[in-house]
Amino acid sequence: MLDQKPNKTQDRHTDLLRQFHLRPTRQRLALADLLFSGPCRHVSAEQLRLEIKNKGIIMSLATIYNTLNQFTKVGLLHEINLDNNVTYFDTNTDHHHHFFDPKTNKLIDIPRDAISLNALPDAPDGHDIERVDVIIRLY
Amino acid sequence: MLDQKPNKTQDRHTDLLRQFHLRPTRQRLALADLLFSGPCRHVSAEQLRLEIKNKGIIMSLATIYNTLNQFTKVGLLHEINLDNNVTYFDTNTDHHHHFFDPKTNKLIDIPRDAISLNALPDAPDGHDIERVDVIIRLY
DNA sequence: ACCTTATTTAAAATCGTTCTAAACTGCTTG
DNA sequence: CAAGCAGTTTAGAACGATTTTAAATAAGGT
Repeated sequence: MLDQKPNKTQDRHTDLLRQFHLRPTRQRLALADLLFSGPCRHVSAEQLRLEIKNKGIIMSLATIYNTLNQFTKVGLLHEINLDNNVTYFDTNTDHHHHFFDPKTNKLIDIPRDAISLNALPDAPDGHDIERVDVIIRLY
Repeated sequence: MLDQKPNKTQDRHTDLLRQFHLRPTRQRLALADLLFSGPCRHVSAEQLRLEIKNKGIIMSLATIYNTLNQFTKVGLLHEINLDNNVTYFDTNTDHHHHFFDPKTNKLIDIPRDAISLNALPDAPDGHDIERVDVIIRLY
């Protein structure tokens, strides 16, 4: 009598992965569960490795990296790099900004419209603006 | 009859290093020459290693890293991290912003007052704003 | 069930950077 | 201007994050 009824969240993630032409494997579903079930997150591969391990799931570190990179490529995640040369993955893929606390390496989302960026300089010749990232460093 | 007259630039760098309580060694002067003689730069340790090598100067890579970190600690340089997990050093230590071209990994300075950042959100409880970095990503 | 192909894996490799312990150099003092 | 000490440099090893490899495994269609 264990988990008789269909698991709604897991189904949702299965669909999500299929939408992006990624087979809903055990490993991808486990990561999707950690990443997309709750509120937005900013996590490193290492953090996820620990969470996976603590849940008793066996998964190679290479798979964690591969999967995060695949998720990023299809647009399910965004990469952020800070001053410790570790890649963080942001589950919030909307255009938005961040507070950054260098002491804890923690990021806090800032909604896009909480910062007014009206007068931007023109992009250099031959270029266009792809995106504007504002990082407010705290102390 | 080679370099008979005192080298003004080198003297300036010697003084600069002494001001920051760094002995003006051959290696530090060579790097100061590459970094502080011309216009502002954004360089990685690897780029400097090549420039040093091309000038025929013998210098250990460890020294390049050590020196860049020392220069950063005393405030002669600022570190910047982008999405390739390589540390860049910016000779412009004023508060300013950047264009970033991900194709070439090149940065272009934007003067601080070229971007208006009036309405910033309040820092989270227990924190203050140290600095605001704006990175305009190009394509 | 079978087959094909995508995916996962452990292990090795790579890359940027830091550490180590020994050699060396700049500076001060006698 | 020689001696000595602290600060600096060095080669090489070590490190941490990430990617690659080639072989094993698992998904999904037939």
